[in-house]
Amino acid sequence: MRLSHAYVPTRKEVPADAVMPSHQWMLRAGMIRPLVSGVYSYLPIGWKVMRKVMRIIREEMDSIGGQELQLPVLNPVEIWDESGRNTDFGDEMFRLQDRKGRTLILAPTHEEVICDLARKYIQSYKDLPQIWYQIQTKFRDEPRPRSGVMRTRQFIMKDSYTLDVDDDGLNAGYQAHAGAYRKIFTRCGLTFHVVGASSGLMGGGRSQEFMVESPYGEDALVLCDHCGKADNLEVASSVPPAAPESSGELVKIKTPGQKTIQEVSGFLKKSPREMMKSLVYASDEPVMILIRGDHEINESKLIKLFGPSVRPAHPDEIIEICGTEAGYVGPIGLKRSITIVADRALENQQNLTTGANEKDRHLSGIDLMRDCPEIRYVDVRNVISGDGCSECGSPVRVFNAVELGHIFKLGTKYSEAMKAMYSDPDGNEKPIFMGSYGIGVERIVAACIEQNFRPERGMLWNRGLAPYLVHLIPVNMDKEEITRLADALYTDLVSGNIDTLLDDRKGSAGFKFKDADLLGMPIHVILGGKWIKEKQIEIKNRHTGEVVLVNRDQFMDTIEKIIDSLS
RNA sequence: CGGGGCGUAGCGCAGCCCGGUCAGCGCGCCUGCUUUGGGAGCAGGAGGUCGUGAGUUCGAAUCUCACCGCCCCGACCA
Repeated sequence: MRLSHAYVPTRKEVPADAVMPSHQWMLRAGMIRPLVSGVYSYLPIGWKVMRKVMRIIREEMDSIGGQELQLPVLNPVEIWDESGRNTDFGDEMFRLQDRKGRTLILAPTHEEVICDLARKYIQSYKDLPQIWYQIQTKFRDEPRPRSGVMRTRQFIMKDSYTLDVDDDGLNAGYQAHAGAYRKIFTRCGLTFHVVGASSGLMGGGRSQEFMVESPYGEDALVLCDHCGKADNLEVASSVPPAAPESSGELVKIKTPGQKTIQEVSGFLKKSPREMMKSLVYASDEPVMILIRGDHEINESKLIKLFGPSVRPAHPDEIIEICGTEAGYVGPIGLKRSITIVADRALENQQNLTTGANEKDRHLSGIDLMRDCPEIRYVDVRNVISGDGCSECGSPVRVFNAVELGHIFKLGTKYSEAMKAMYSDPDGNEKPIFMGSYGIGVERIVAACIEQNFRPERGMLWNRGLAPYLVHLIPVNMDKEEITRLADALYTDLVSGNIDTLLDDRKGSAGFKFKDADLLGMPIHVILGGKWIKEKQIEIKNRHTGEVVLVNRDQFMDTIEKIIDSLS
């Protein structure tokens, strides 16, 4: 591509609305432009990178026997009613009416369409297994789009679906995808983690996420650097830390106006870990949850224990049960007896302080085993950094991460709901076993930038994703010997099938260098004084920083060698 | 949906508190000349319903109200 005729609107200034580095760089490099909140146009450079990502995905999906197809974005709402997900997705689904008043939806994902195809065209075990995939635009009316291209309302996703006769088949398809995903993310040059996850809205059994570490990530991961065990914080558990040895007498103390853990611990000059949070929740029955003062409750675990309708109790419910307002409640001296569960980290804990169920009073010296012998110990809290790994006991690390891919064993959830059945060799009708496997394409692009940008300068693409491998920079466009050389090298590179960008614009050297750094191609070729004086071409490998000077006749060989050396 | 911030030229911003030469700056853009190894110099020039609508006022970018949009935190979520 010749830059003089290209639409690559680079900017010197940092865009005001962009916070995340990848978002800033993508805007500055002219890869994307926003249209409305959570919707972007992909400009030529940005789209080129997207296509490179999609190419890698296609190659790896094809290599495990995936067949690409293209599915409708516009779906009749009826199939979503069949699966129950019209309700589950709720406001997150874009809905519209056609001219006859029929409700259609913009597909947020495609399990329903796949299931519909399967039930119509898969009849026998002989038709299975199948791996179908698609790379398409999907729509979700996110309550809050954010972080540039990381969370949008319109996005491109690779989704694949496995259809199998049984659980063994499903496992095989799942493992094949796990392998393909590792290859995909590796080829994209990413450092990533594979973690156990919660399947959420997708339903079904176990799932795994492919995550990249990022302070802007919306998920938290728990990783054990020693044994490698990695889980999403939603499902992670840990070995409770050892309880300190200090018993005490049960004493009621005055704590006027002190309600939060922070306030009470400050007031009593105790550390939050000597405190106990007493929280009242309600599902069918009210329940009190006890956790250590410095711990946080994990809603996913709560839901697992008490069902999806579990919620924090309302203030009047708390008063009815405890006799006082939140902030002074505790397990001892309740007005009405309710189920109490305590987090495992509190097992054998002594000398704890929590509310006394009396306004402006707390109770200290609590020994749960002594004072509340009937309570059950469960895992309801978030793991925190330093907890013991549930596998090997080494301290774990908790950090933020972005989800790039998620693989699910759906089982028969959709096939049973939508009657996608096949006949087995004995003529029995059985539900198809499904798996679903997604990858966010623009998230890969953003994650690569996050992991590889050079502060103050710009991006640096690896071989797999670089929109162009070589960036030709003729420094002086006034000198005919330079322009002639630039044209010749450009022709050589392009006819050698090497993606090349030629900066044939009039402009100062500094201007071109800054733009080239911003755009981040792995190889820069500089044509300037060294050619005029010594007939030398300057080639820079931006990954190693190495600069070589070559003659015209060594040029292509050198370029090809450098390309081969790129990862 | 709760909390916060912002909306003035293509981009980044000042002006707003204290209404009245406040329609301004830098970058970019156009023309010409000079430049060309790290976002060049000089000279000239184009470009804005000050988010929208009502209101207060002799007079509103500036004060009031409503609405819209964008961003951030939270809730929620692949």
